Amino acid sequence: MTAETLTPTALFKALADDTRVRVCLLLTRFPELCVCELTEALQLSQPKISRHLALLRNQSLLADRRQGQWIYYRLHPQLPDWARSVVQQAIVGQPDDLADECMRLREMQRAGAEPACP
Amino acid sequence: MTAETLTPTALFKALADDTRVRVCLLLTRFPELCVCELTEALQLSQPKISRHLALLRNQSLLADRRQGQWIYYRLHPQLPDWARSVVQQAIVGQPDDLADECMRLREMQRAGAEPACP
DNA sequence: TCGTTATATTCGGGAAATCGTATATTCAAA
DNA sequence: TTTGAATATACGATTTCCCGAATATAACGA
Repeated sequence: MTAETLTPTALFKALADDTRVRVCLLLTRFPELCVCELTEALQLSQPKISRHLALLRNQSLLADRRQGQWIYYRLHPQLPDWARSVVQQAIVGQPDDLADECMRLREMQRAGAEPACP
Repeated sequence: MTAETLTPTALFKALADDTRVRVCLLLTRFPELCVCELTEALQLSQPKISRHLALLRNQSLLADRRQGQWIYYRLHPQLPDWARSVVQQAIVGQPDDLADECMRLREMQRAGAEPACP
């Protein structure tokens, strides 16, 4: 599915899961994140994260790029404005504000001058 | 569930169905609609509409009021601003713009000087 | 009170989503 | 070329979702 054919219902189905919502919200705060960062930030198993990422990628909510052994995910550059706005509004309603997840990401970046993911 | 505890994931789950999306979008165009109007506008069975309305009401997306034998639904007055904004954005992404549904509603209103639902 | 209209709910089946576990793939470094 | 790290996928089980059909409830009018 291309981003042009994204319907509201399809977007809402893609976001009808707490893991996928948190992934998308984190990607509004951080321009891109690799799978191991998301796994650590959300404290979830790697297959579970990968499966949800695959769904978001297939629905054209996310785009990915490979750099070496790491695969970085970002909000899809061609995501329609109305869809991007929906994700933005969700930040307002997120009660915990992803505080724990953001803290873990900052700690990963501090851990060693050499970042784990380039 | 009260509107205050509505999380983004809960909202997206409530909207992860085409019937429910169309109901909510129609209720941004028309301040309130009764069940028979929604049944006719969306061309769906009455139990199907009622079930989806019950879900939206339980999630505090909609409020209802009884007037005689009719029950009118509207977007919940205490719906948080961010959630109302999500619904508004969905209008932009709706490809058919609910043209057929709106036409059927207008035709219902024309059918007889006495409106079926007061 | 009785029938009719509007709406809600129950029940059971089938489809779809989610998960944990195990395994496959891809790349880089030795 | 082998090994290990990062990521993806396949499989089977469980749960959740959605539906049609039938039935229940509530209000109105005769």
